[in-house]
Amino acid sequence: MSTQAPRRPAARPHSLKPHDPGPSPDTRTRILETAFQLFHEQGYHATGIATILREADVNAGSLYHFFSGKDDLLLGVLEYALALLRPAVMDPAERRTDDPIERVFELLQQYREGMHSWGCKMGCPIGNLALEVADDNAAARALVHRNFENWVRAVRKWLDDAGDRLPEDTDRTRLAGFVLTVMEGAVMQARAAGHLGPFDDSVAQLRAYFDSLQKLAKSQPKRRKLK
Amino acid sequence: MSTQAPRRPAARPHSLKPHDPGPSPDTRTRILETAFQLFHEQGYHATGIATILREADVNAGSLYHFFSGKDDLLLGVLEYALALLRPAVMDPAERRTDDPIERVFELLQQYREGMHSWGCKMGCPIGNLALEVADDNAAARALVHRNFENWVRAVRKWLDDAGDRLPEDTDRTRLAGFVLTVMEGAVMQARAAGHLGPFDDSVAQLRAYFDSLQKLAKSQPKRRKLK
DNA sequence: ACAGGAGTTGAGCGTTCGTTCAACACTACT
DNA sequence: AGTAGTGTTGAACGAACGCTCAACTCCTGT
Repeated sequence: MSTQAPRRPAARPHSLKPHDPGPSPDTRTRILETAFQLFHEQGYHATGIATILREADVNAGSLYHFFSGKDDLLLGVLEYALALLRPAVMDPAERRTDDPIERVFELLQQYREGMHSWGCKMGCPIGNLALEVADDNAAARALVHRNFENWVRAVRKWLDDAGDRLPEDTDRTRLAGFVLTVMEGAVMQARAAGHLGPFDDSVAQLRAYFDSLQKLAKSQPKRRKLK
Repeated sequence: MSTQAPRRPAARPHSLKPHDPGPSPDTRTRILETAFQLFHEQGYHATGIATILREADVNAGSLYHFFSGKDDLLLGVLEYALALLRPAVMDPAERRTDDPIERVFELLQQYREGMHSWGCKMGCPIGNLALEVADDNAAARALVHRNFENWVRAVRKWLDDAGDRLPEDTDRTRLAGFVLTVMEGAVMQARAAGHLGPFDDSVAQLRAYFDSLQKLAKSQPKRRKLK
């Protein structure tokens, strides 16, 4: 997954200051980018602070100037991921097609390409942290949850756009959650297998499920809105 | 809890004993049980050797007598889990019902109960390790894969038993893999959410998919049994 | 009786971990 | 020039890490 460096004014959720420090090669952002990537590649516990410092070309004191500790850095990374979700994940999928249902599968295709280009190591960065960190860090768990919520919300929006192509009584939020379920489970299996076969298989099953739903929607007597 | 002696390749002839040693499991098994549990609770990297030694009431030298290092212990744990899969996971699900398709959902129900009793922390022990360790440890990745394979094989057997209740052209291995996908993804989301809602939702979606398959099977012209 | 192997003991090794801190650099505003 | 605030430097710390090993107990075969 290409991490396009956002040289933007860097919205800072941590210490909200009255006036911004200005747009520059931001140390804090560089730390977040590096930590995000390393957590994704190696996991949270397996990544040492020293590695982050070396890769980001930053001294220890600078890191601890912005973050109170490794736990706090993790929270920063999860907030960073939250901000990145729309521009780096959802927008590209939307650019690929206008068909709302196809957007779901283009999104999955995007994850597939990400896995492929990394040789089937590294899955979803959030999913990895979800399983590693959710246990003992309540704040991190909550942020992982918010990442998932935003993901699901974006997919549900697409499902809403599909209108009557899905059965009227479809719970689109739950269906969107199911898409996330399938994506995460598929990525996990592909990593374990070392190839994309299980991923493709799972996506094909999800496609079959969507087909059955669309078929069902067609066969249903179309009810007019009676507002 | 019934404890079965795990068999490693290169089994020593000494292991064939006429009378069993004592009241508690042997040291090696005690280490494996403890490590398995701790890896499940805290993750691999977050679990220190010292903790395993304390919990298992074992000295460092004993651990390194049986395992060449932490990595090797992980392999032992994954083999231990492999041996435990049938008696501790699949057999109980089979005991719950004779209906082959319901067995799939009883299996999921079993995982649900496991999560519930642990307060939604801790998901699938194998899935956790899959995401944490798959990157850099090829042998561990292969063993995780074998665990998944066995899981899928058992579920596929049930799907085979379902006979013509599923469409004739159903790829039952891939469908069984999809069940694993959904289970792992559902567990992950439940952990992130902190409650079982997402798990139940995903299982309900999977149920709907199975219903659509069974409906499709019924509508298909019945095929004459060969052989 | 005795040799030898399997298994155990636990102090302690070197390394790496996350973290600290006093000193310093660079503005921006007085 | 002085001062305060923000950010940077990097050596050093104690704790925890994975791991070693010489000495030991216990059991078994001869």
